[in-house]
Formats: sequence, structure tokens, C-alpha cells
Amino acid sequence: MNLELRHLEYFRAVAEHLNFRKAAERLFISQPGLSRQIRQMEEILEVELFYRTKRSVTLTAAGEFLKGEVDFIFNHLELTTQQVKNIASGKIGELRIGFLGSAAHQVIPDLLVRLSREFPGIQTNLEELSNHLQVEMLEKDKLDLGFVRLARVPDGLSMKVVHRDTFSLVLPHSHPIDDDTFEHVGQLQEEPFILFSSDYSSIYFDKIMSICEDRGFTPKISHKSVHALTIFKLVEAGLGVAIVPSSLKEGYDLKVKFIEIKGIPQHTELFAVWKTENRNPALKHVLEIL
Amino acid sequence: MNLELRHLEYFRAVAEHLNFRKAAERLFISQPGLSRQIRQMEEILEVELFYRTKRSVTLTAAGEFLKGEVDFIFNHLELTTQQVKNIASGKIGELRIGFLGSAAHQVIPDLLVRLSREFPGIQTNLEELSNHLQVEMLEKDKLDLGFVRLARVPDGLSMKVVHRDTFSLVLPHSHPIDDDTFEHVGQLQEEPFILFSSDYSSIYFDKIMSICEDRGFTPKISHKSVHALTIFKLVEAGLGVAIVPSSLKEGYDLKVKFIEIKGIPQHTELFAVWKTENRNPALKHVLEIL
DNA sequence: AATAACTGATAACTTTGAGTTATTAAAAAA
DNA sequence: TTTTTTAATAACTCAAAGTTATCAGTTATT
Repeated sequence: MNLELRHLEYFRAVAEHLNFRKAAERLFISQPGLSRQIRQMEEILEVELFYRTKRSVTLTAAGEFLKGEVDFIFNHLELTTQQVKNIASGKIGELRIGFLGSAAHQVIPDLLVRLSREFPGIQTNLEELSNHLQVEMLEKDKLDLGFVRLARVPDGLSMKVVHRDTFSLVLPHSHPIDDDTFEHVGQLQEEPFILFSSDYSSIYFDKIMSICEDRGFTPKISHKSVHALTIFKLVEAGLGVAIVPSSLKEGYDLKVKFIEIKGIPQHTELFAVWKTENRNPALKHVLEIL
Repeated sequence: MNLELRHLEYFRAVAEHLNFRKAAERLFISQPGLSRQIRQMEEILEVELFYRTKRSVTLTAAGEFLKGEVDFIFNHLELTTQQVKNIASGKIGELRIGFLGSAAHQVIPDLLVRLSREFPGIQTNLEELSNHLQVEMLEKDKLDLGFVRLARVPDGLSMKVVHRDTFSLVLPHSHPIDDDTFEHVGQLQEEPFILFSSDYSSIYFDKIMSICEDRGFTPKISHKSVHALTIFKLVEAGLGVAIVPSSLKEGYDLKVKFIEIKGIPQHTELFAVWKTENRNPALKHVLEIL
């Protein structure tokens, strides 16, 4: 025979009322049943918990001590089950998020603010990672959510557009073309181009190429980089021009001019990606927000 | 249906082995029985604790959390039951002890040393109290053990001699009688006597009287006091002579001379007293020591 | 591709023991 | 003295824990 929570529950009732009849009544069981369970409990522990006379019931020293502990145990158990439910429902948990540097100023801050307001129990763990690494880590369950610019993702991953952006031309301040004189990218066909590396984000690379091809030329690429800031610095130094997502204008203190390219079909899209069968309960809530 | 420790125990086994068959084997129950209990537990908590496929079992986030808590709970429960047993067996507990000032230098220090060595879990609570107060407090369960000098105690209290002492004459240094010239108390029949108050310890008072009566005189009592030190000071000041338990010679820094009274039947006895039906488990051990 | 060796779930059953009612025995109160 | 209130005891019922036998998938092995 083993100790069960039932015993502790019954013990607590008797310890409180110091009266088997009343305790039994409150527990919605019969008095003999209660008597037997308490006696059994004493046999299991090999300890006398109550002094019983025909007329009165009092706690022994051991029973007195146990009473306090039982209160603690039930209290702890209550908290634990509540916590377990919260975790299961995703109200509490950890969410590992990966993102492209170029997303850091758009969707992510907004998401984090809403998340911490609506689900203060969810902790986030952010990491700046390339498209490729994010996909890899999502597949290996090292990441719960990624923010990428990719045309498509492997089977088993789901994705959703979270931001759509136009492209902007990035030019040094000294450049002759400005907002008024700019008409189309064909005007830049002789300029050297500075672009994001294709292995960092091939979809971006391909789109830039198609923008130029639509104007009947293939750009001369002088430099490639994975960092937006590096690209801006190179433009500033007069080493070429660049085409980047328009939203990158925000968030950097720049000495270059941005000219939004209007009237073209190409857009850059930021996708949220996650493993379709990811079991992290917190993920559900983030996807609701997005 | 309620959660029981059985559920937690089974959960722990499955969480450890991540295999129902092996967990069931270790629990000495059948696999279907285990499966059903775990399922029932999930129904009670309304939370999925394991991801089961036909081939593998893994913990959910909630299950992972619960595992740690369950370990804690069982650990706590183990400590608690051990503690309860210790308390019940008297290895741990509190003992409220009362004593006469005149016992402070004899039995008490020895007892405390042995107690703390053999039962380090027993805490003691000492209080210097008169015979009368000790008896009263023992009867009211305000005290577990007393040390008194009384001829007898009320029904319901038990007693036991713990120390037997001779009486000694206390004289100022200037007094003509000394160890060599002293023969019997009759030599002092003209001296004023300083004694312990009869209401502090009537048996003591009666014995002193009987010592004198055996020598055919009734002492002239000049002063009474409840404090040994006061008596010594009065003797020192030449206000009279005293007869006290011999052991009081130790423990005070005195400017009076002690002369042990030999060849008389009177002795002073220190008794341990306790309520016969006292339930304090620690008391048992102290009585063993005495 | 067929087979064997695992896994956990399901179904029907046995058996244990928690809880029941009825009663007793003792103590306190009326 | 009678009534009321207490916990314990005895004999019973029944819910459910645990059983055996089996199924239905998945993963190695041949």
C-alpha cells in the first residue's frame, strides 16, 4: 500500500476540523470511510498522527508538523498544475526567433511589442541569421520562427507574407540623378552596381536582375555584400549604386540618397517561416498575431 | 476523478524511460495499465504530456516542466515523511524544561550535554522556576520536564530522584567553628538562621527544621530568601548561619566557609518531574538519559 | 519484398480496495 | 437516567486499477 494524495487531503480535513464526522461531511464521504483512510495513512507512515479518545481528536507533534507540510504540498501542486496548463496553452514559454538583418527595423520590433503585451509569459530569443541558416535551423528544431526573403521553402515548413516593400535606388549625394530627374533604372545602365550577395538571399538578387532586364540591360556588378550598412558605405564612397528594399531607409544614419523606384512590378517580400509540425505551444499565439 | 500520487509516479517513470513498456516493467505493472493511467492523468490535467507515435514517446513542453516539478514533489515528500517519523520517534522536537536555581549547577548542565550529543535534533527551552510554578506549568502542559525538590507531587505527575545531596553548614569566615571543631548542629542552637523560604521549597525548609529538632532545639530564623546567593551574602555579613545543599558550594565565588554535616539521616533530593501522560516524543529520550 | 521485432492502443476481464450502511461502545450533556 | 455525540467495527457494494490477449502500426533484418 502506498501513500496517495487522497490520504493527504483527508488528513488535512481532519487536522483542520479535529472531528472525523465533520471532516467526512466536508469531504462528501462517510465517517467510517474517513476513519479507515486515516488509520491506513498512519500505518503507511508508521506514525501516529492523531490522539483519539472516544470524545476528542487532537494532533500529535508529528501530525502538527505534517499539517504544515501538507498545506505546502497542495499549494505547490496547485501552482504546478496551473503552470502546466499555461505552458500547454502557450501562455508561457520560450520562442526562438531568427531574422534577416534587413527585417530588424520592420516587422520584428512591432511583433515583440505586441507579444510582450498580450503574452507576457512568452520569452523570446532573437538571432540574426541568413535565409539559409534559418531554414536549416527550423528543420532541425533549433528555431521556432524565422523571417526570410525566399521564393519558397522546403517541404515541412510553412510560410506567410508579413511585409511587402518596394525597391529604392541608393545613390551618393553627389550623383546627378535625384527625385525629380529619375524616371527609370535604364538611366543607370552604365553605373557599377553594389548588391546583396546572391547566397545571402538569391530571391533579392534575382529581382534586382529582373528589374534591370526589364529595362533592357544587365547591370555590371562591382561589389557584393551581406550587410546593408556595408553597401551604403560603398555607395557613399562613390564605388557604385545600389537597389535595396525601401524600408532600409529607416533605422540607419545615412549619407546617401534614397529614390523609390515606382511603376515596376517587382516587390520584395518578407516571410515568416516555421516548421509546420512545430509543437511549441507559444508559436500558435505568435502566428495569430502575424 | 482526482490526481493521485500514483499518476505522478507513473508519469515520472514514463518521462524517464520515454518508453511505456520499460516504464511499466519497472513499475511492476502491465503496459496497458500504465497507458491508461497516463491518459487519465492527461484528462485530469486537460494537458497533453507526451507526444506518442507508434514508435516513440517524447515529452511536450508542459510535460518537460512537470517532470522537474514532480521530482521536486517526491523529494519533498520523502523528506517530509522522514521528518514526520523523526518527530514521532522523538529524535526531533522541542523540550520545555523548568528547574530550580539550586539545580543549575548539578544535573542540568550534564543533561544538556548528553542530550545535544545523543539527540542533536532536540531543542531545549530552559526556564528557572520555583517548585510550585513548575508543578503548575507541568499540569497545564506548559512544561515537559521540571526539576524540583518536593516531597510529593499531585496525581498525574511522575517523579524520579536524579540527585541526592548532603547538607552543609554555611558560616562566615570569622566564625569560631571550622571543619575540625564542628561536631553537630547543636553547637549552633544560639545562632540566628538564614534559610530558603518555605514557600519556595517547603521540603527543604522542613528538613532543616528536622535536622535541628534531632539535636533538640528549634532554630531562630532571622531571614528567609529564595536565592542562594542572597543567603550567602547575608551569612558573609555575619547576620546568621545557614544550612544548604552541599552542592551549592560549587558554582559561586564565595567568601563563606562550607562545612558538610555528616552522620545525619537527612538528605536533600532533586527530582525530575513530568506529566505522566505527556505525549511529547522527545520526553521519552530524556527520561532514558536520566 | 517479405519477415521479424519492436512500439503503444484497444477490448474484455478480474480483483482490489475505497466507500457504503448499519451498528456498537464509550463519553459527555441534559 | 436518558439523550446526544463521538470514533470504531463489521459486512457489504461497486468503481476502477490492473490483468491478459490482441491489434495495428513502424522500423530493422533478411
